[in-house]
Amino acid sequence: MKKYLFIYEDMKNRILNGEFKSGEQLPFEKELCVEYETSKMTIKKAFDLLVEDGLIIKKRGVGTFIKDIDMKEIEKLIFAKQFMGLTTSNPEKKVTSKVLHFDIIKATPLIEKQLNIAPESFVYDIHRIRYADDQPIVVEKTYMPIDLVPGLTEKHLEKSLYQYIENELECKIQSSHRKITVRKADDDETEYLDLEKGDPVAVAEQVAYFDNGKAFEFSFSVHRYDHFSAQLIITK
Amino acid sequence: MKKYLFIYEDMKNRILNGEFKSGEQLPFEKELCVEYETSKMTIKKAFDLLVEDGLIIKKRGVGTFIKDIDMKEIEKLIFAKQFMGLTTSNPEKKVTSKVLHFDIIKATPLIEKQLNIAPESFVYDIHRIRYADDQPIVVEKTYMPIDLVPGLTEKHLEKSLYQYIENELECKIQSSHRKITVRKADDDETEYLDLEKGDPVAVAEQVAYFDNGKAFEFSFSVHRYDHFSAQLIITK
DNA sequence: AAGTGGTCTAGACCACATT
DNA sequence: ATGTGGTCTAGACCACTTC
Repeated sequence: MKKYLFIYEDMKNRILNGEFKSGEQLPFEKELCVEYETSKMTIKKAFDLLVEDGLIIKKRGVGTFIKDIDMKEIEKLIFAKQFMGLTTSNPEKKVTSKVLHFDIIKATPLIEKQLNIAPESFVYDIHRIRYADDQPIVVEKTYMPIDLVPGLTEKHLEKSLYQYIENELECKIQSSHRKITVRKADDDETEYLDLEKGDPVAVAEQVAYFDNGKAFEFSFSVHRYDHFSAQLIITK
Repeated sequence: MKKYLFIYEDMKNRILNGEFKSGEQLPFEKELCVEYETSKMTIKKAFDLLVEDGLIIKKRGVGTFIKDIDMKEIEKLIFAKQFMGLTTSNPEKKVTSKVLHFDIIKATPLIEKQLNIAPESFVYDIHRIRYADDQPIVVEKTYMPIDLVPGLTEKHLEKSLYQYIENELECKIQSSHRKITVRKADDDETEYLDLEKGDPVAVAEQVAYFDNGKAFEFSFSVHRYDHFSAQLIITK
């Protein structure tokens, strides 16, 4: 285990368990160097992660303090941060999929641009409805270059696409770029998501990247408005 | 100027100016140590910022590469990242506000909880419509403890709240926690935002913090659905 | 003046990928 | 075996706040 991650996890637990309370001052970095038998840089690295989580505040020339916030809220945020796929946003529910179609097509100009591939390359064209506890939550359109995700079958789509990619293909997903917008559901979406005409939907447009920098997925996820929320912490 | 920030800005410009192209390999960290006359840690720190921006990809044991993406898209994202207030999401438009009401009330239990203040503390209760080029874009309800933001008047609200806080009060905003949801507009919102009955809105619920860790603002921003988008880069 | 966190160094060793 | 980026150190100096 990396030292700075150990210190990060340890301090996080100490804070969440109430050893340090809201608004309280933490021991100085120098003291913690002794306690954890490490150097200043390593403590700093661990603490910077806690700042990103929104747990603590650092003030140069003064010290480090627990953020003045309800710890239960923070726990939720930290939990939510760990996941990338939309599958996982309802962790305790049973997630299933229904494949509407699964074809190979030539990339349209938009798909070409988003995936940065040659004109008219072949891509998977996937259209799925995803259910949580048998209730429709999201309709997804996904496009992926066939050569980056070989061997894909309808069976994989009924479970988790990301699981196939990470476990069976052993590809590493490094990042994704997401844009969230809002509009009215079209007729198909209204039917698939069991909505009323004119009901709102949240649309997440996403391009996801492997750790070699290649874009492997371009997707639109159309969410039922009553089952969508996105949380983010913005740090200056 | 801090060295790692200089290197970060310099490399960013070199990339955006096309000195290095999509998918291309960057010089090794070791080489750049010589070029910038610095140590490995400093180069690493600068490069980590570029990774966060979604500009480059690092592969241990291999090297560092420009992300396979359209640079114009990236430029937009980097630009968008710099702002916190919702005022600034339409940078080139004329932003104005109409104050619907501006009172001081006792905090409700929800406000107490979000701002982490004593029961029945006094808070500003602000309700504004914000316009971009005279078109209504967002209705905002804002609650702020009166003692954290003293001297606020209706004039400040017609311009930018954040500007008053940062420039006149000289308080530093460190972070904000945001949650985005979607629903149908209620009757008031329909009127204020010039919508049709049942039209969707995007709601951003936000708690913002000063650099001393205190929550100074709890707000709901209700956006017209056709003028809302949120962009984010998620990194593993 | 004293003490905090922030930056930076020069170099050691580790984990990982390629040859 | 070689070379990459990742972690870690021990200590220097800087920027900032408080006394």
